[in-house]
Amino acid sequence: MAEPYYITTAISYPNGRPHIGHAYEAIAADVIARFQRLQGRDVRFQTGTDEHGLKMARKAEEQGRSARDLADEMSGYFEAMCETLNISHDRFIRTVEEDHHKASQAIWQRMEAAGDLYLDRYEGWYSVRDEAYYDESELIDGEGEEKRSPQGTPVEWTVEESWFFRLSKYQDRLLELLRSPGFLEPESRRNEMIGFVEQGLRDLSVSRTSFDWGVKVPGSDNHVMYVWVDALTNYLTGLGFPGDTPDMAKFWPADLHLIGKDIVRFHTIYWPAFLMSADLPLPKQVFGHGFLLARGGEKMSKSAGNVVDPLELAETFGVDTLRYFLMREVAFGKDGSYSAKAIVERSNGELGNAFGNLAQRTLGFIAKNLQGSLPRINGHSQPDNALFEAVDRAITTDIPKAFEALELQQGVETWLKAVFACNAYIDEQAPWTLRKTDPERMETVLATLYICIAQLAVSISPVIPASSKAVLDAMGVSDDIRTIAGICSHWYSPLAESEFAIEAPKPLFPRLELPEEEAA
RNA sequence: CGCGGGAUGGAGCAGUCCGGUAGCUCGUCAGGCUCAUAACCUGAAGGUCGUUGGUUCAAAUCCAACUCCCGCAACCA
Repeated sequence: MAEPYYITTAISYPNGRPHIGHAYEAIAADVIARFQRLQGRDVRFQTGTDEHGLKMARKAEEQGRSARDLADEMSGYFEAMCETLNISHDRFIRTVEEDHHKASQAIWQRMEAAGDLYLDRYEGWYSVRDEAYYDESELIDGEGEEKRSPQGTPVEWTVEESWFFRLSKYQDRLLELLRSPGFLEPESRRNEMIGFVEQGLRDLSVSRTSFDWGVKVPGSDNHVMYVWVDALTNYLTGLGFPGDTPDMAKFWPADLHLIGKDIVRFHTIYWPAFLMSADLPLPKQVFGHGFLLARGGEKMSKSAGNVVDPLELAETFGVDTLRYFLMREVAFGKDGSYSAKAIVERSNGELGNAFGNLAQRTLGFIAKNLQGSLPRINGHSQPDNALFEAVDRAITTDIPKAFEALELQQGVETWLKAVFACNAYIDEQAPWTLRKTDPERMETVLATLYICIAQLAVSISPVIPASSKAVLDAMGVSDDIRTIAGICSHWYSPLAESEFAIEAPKPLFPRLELPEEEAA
């Protein structure tokens, strides 16, 4: 039985169009999901949109239409982004969906049954933008007499009846959880959260009466749930909760919630506490990735004019190029930066010159000099075996180890080293010389490269799925051996003896030019 | 004492948790090759790892203090 693996992204709040950060998270999660499938795991991958809350309600009101109508439109952009970026999710969940409301109400009822919910009045400074209440002591001075939230957003004195969750009750268990290695990565986030809990936890207001765009609280029809109660529950909804479904049994608890560093608190304190209360198993790991900054470390912002639409980037440079760049350039877990120049350089240098050109020169040589029939192996010599060993170590040991540890950048770097090794090998063996002096040896060299290229293509397929598929299709490598185990099996000789003939290939990653407005 | 991130050869970054010849990509220089996407390969130059002090046989890595830069104006992951 294949080992199950459940990975989720955070669900996006669609009060704006998707930006590069959403694309980054979706791509990273997709790379991990595809990697796990390659390892032979049975993967479940969920992403989606979180559509409730006051901000969405207000925005819809401003535009003179229903919240649902706005949500439908905005969520569509996110779903389209996933489509464009070749994200392989099993479900795109929307919190407006019927089954999600049921799941949220079910977890609510379980928390209530545990005695962790109580009705009280809430008075305090509320920030609509942050969707959070702040203590008087947390406020900072704004202009004039005005008070502002620690984030600098406007706050209003608000009094409302609210349900509360006994977060304080779980303080000790949460501390224990946060201190257990591996639950929250990277470590820098862990210390922040431990510090937060150590300061003492207050009970959490978990319902609102001031608007109705949300999930109704069971038995209190004038209340809707605090968006985070509803949003976090999406991870269960997608598995059929509260039903006793095969997916729940198989995939819960989740192996990994991949989220941005700004929402670590919700995922490593609130969410585990809700689950403890509802007596459900806790996710195995939460990973808070970093943010993408415009070149120079500036945060992207409309006012600075450096906001980038991920779909535009994908269109300009290609989906696989964008995916590769993001995984290769940024240390996963840290902030990173991007620029058109950096994307072009990575693509041309590593995808084009190193890997694409390796495939091109090898496959083109076979097409031209062997009329496309695959070269025969006439006994391997030491350099062949050395290359096989190097590539094998990379794809079966080093790369999986890095990806498993979510060291995506190192994984890709290791792959690139193996590509370099192939280019060094072809230069040393010089099949263009062997063509005249030792045709048999030439065939062996080409066959060695053929096998290595296929292995490298499979290995990097989580990052550049479409391009990998294109090479493997061109090489006649059948779908069923496009896993690590499969591509390490003895598939070459049968293929070489079959009718298959390779055609002169087209460049995989055509050379990119820097867009003119970026050239300066 | 608001919070957080950062400072490593020309550029961009790993490495810092678990001290022990400082690594990668690009760029530069010199060779080689000519199958290939003006691509590929080899070699070289280039860093007292922000500063000062401490711990240690040994510090980019641990400790203390300091300096400078950047984000916390929601399009927010």
